[in-house]
Amino acid sequence: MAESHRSLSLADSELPLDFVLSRAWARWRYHLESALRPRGLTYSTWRTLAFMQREGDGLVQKDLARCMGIEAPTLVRLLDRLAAEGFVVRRPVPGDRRANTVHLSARAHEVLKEFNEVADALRRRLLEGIPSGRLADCRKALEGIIAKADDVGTS
Amino acid sequence: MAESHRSLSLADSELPLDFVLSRAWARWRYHLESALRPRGLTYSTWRTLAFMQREGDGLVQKDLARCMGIEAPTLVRLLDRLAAEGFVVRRPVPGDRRANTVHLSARAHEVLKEFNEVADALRRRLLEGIPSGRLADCRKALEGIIAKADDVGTS
DNA sequence: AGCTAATAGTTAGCACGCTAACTATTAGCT
DNA sequence: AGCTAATAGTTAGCGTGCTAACTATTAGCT
Repeated sequence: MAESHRSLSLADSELPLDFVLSRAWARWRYHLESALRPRGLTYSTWRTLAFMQREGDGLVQKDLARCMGIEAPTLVRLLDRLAAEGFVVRRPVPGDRRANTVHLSARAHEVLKEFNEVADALRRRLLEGIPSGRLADCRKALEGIIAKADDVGTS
Repeated sequence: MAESHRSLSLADSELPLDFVLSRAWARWRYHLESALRPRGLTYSTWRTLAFMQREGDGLVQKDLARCMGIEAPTLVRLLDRLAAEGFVVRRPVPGDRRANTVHLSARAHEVLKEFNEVADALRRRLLEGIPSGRLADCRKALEGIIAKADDVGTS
């Protein structure tokens, strides 16, 4: 894995915010992927499990996709992989033969418990030294961006 | 293109910062891609042109990849596409027969000039209403994250 | 000079985001 | 009841990120 991306001649402070945002996320994700790889997961599959855990068992695929902010076909493939590895089970919905609910296996709960700590440690490491007020502002700014970006037809 | 990703039952403020960061960037990128598609570009190809413009003509591929924060093979394919569309030319380096310098075509300069305004308008729209102090803090926090994430062997 | 290391670029292959288009089922309207 | 529209999930295919492994060239050491 590549480790040397110090920014060359480019002065970061000159970059537009979207470029900074993009890079910050890319780097963060890189570290997550590095830590997940030995465990046989990727960031996206782990994130899927994490959302399933957050939202509680028995979500329908459509709702899971929605709260993850991804499209249904993207989720299908993630679940295919997770099911093949025994992390997830799809179960038919009694009232509606089109829909599936998705469920975490015991193994998934174990992996989640273990890796959530790793993810937390990474958070602490990457955010270390940033004043908490600045961090709060950052979060609020990002949430503002998300809110604005989600306003589309509503304008 | 999907437009409805309001966050369902999920309270954004409960999400860890990495998830918020990821979502903010995904949404921003989504709008960029939407605006670029009719012009025959993607975010990544546009970004490549933008970095070439920023850094000045005649960069070697290796340096371009580095300042963009991507791996060399990723850049190769982007340049292949951009060259096929006539946005970019690879030119051999006199002293070193392994290396290429990359150069923007006149057409690329036009497209850049045009689209940079679109990207700017999008920035204004997505950041509208966010206090400038908060925005500055956000940028600083993100730069801090990047700096920490780039410190690896240096720990 | 000549052998070894390192370097620039590339190819191959995987994962994941998207859209478009499809199947199967359900809801709604008359 | 029966036809139409909407919905849940899927498949197919493209673009972009990565790593691993390859070629060709250059640099370095003796």
